[in-house]
Amino acid sequence: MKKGPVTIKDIARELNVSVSTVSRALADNPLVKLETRLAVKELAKKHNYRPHFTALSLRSNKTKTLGIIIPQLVHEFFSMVIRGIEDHAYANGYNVIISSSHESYEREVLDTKALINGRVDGLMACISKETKDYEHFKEFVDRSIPLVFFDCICDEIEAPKVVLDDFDAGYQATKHLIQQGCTSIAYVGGPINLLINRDRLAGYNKALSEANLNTKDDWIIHCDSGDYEEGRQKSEPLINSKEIDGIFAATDMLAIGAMKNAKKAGLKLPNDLLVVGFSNWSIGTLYEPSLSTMSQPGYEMGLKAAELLIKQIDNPEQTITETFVLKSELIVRESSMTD
Amino acid sequence: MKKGPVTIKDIARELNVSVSTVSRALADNPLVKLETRLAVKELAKKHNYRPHFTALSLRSNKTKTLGIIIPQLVHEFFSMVIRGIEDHAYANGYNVIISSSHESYEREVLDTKALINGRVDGLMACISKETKDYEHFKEFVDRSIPLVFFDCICDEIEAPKVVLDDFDAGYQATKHLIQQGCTSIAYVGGPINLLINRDRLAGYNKALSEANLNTKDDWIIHCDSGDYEEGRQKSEPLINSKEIDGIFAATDMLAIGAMKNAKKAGLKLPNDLLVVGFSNWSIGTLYEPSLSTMSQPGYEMGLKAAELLIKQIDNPEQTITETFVLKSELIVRESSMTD
DNA sequence: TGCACAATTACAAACGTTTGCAACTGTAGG
DNA sequence: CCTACAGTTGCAAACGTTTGTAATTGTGCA
Repeated sequence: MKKGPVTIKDIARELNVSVSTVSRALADNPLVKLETRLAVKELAKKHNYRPHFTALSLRSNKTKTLGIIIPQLVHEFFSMVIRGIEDHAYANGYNVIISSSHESYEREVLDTKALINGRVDGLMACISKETKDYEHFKEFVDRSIPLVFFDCICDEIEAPKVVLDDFDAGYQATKHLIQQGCTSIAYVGGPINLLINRDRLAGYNKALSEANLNTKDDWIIHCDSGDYEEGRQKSEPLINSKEIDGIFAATDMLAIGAMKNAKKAGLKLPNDLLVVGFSNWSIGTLYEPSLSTMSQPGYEMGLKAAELLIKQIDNPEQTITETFVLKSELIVRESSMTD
Repeated sequence: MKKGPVTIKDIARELNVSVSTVSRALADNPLVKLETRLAVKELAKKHNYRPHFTALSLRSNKTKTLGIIIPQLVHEFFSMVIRGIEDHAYANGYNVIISSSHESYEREVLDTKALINGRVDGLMACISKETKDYEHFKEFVDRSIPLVFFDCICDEIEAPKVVLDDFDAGYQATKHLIQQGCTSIAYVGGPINLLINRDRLAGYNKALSEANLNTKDDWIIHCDSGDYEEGRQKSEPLINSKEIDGIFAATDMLAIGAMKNAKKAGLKLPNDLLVVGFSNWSIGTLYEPSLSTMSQPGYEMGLKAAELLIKQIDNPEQTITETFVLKSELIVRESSMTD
């Protein structure tokens, strides 16, 4: 009549051996007699024994768990990142726990605090749009808990980073629009406190100046959330002005919001207005016209982040601070095709 | 020169008191002299002391953590469920860890095993489409680890459940199509081993028979994944047959797949074909025509699931097995509007 | 017969906490 | 001056493991 789950002690008592013998037997340690080993293992199987996770990690000071902090769950890019992380983690004997900050700074701080006290062996984080202060991450560095940033990184903290070449992506997207004949190209972007948005904008600017094209302040829009509704609202005056013939949007949702406006304004897509989005969401293939976009290799990013993190965990002495840059690729669909 | 993070012992040593005093002081126990208490707390703050999570949970045999197992991350419904769970959990001092099975039975088993050995105080699970065997969940019951199912439940296991009234939802959706004038209504559903799909189908059948309408075997399609591409492929012959004037789809993505086909076949939407989807994904508002759908109160479901789980954790003696049924509501948009 | 050594097992400490109990101080009352 | 008791504090056990070291066997050989 045990109360809780069966422990190593229960098995020891039942077999009239010591706990250490049981422990060693379960580890297949040749120090213990084969006969004993088999008996222990049989009884363990019979009782469906499973080592107590908490006890194990207290002893070893290892949780074999990686933490992930992302701003959003419902996001095809993050989903792929998570898959990449999980695949590498599982392959190396690690589990993964995911916290979503829901783009809230407060929640992000709460989540990091919840993970810092020995719950994970390391952390991978993508900061939220709201985050402007990084003290909660500094604490990881102070305690020398391995930390890797991906995508939305924080420059001020010394840690390995895995990012997309957002500058190049912005450049490619804009250049594509230029090649398709656009001369007045607007930029509809996300919150400017995020480095990725500054980079995308910089790429846009470079492509324009390279082609000797001008832009106007009114043609550069910064959105806070980057979702459809905001894109629709903020791009309305821009589109109604009929000054532009191309839009590079930093999000597929922003792009679709703009396209919705354009349709409402009576524009023919893609004839009157070419659009390129960002992230390659599946909705881009469903929308009409289907949306040209920049790919985000989320899976590779997750894989790399997990790899860097585990490498850091296994070699605590050497601190790596390399930044890994992945390339984005242009995906051309109807929204930027000229006949 | 400490090595790892600062522990209660470090503080005790530095202050020349015993660990128990430090422990009590931090807990604001009036047994320890106010002066000592303040000194301890000050030093703790100075060193940024945080109690070691693993040690704490080993001692108390509580992790203050709830596990969530869901089949998909990128799913607006699950996202809302998670928010509901998190809100109730945080409010009651619990953390949450999320595992996504990616609709894989194998991964689901792995995830449950990873959570069973004292890592969480309880589990909330939505089974994957692949899952037909429930042994891995039985183990929770055997070890009397609190368990709550939500949405895609498993009938064979005695545990509290939170579900949508899928039968009623299917009934409502179909009845709406009938009221809009449809007489030949097809059903495009998900995998039939999931109870939710059987229920939705049953609701569809009830509405039809109530209205003395017939259906045909060819009009009832079961999809394995329930995603857009599958919906597009499997509904193609159905739509090309031009026999039907209405579709009730068990997923918004299936509905959109069918609508894409219908457009390709030259049908005018919604004039020639009315469509109702399921789940109220945001893409339904973006698509043209916008998609009528059945709501899924994910947030409420999550809230309720967390509530039942925590109630169970706090009262381990009494086993609750109630099933909570939430209602779905019809959301009418362009795709089922007649002029 | 005694001794060394291999084989097998048990003991105990440790990981970082909490907590029941004992122990120590000092003060007041008898 | 002794006792009782409140006020503080420390000791030790416990949670479930692993692991270094000691202890207990039994065997073979001198």
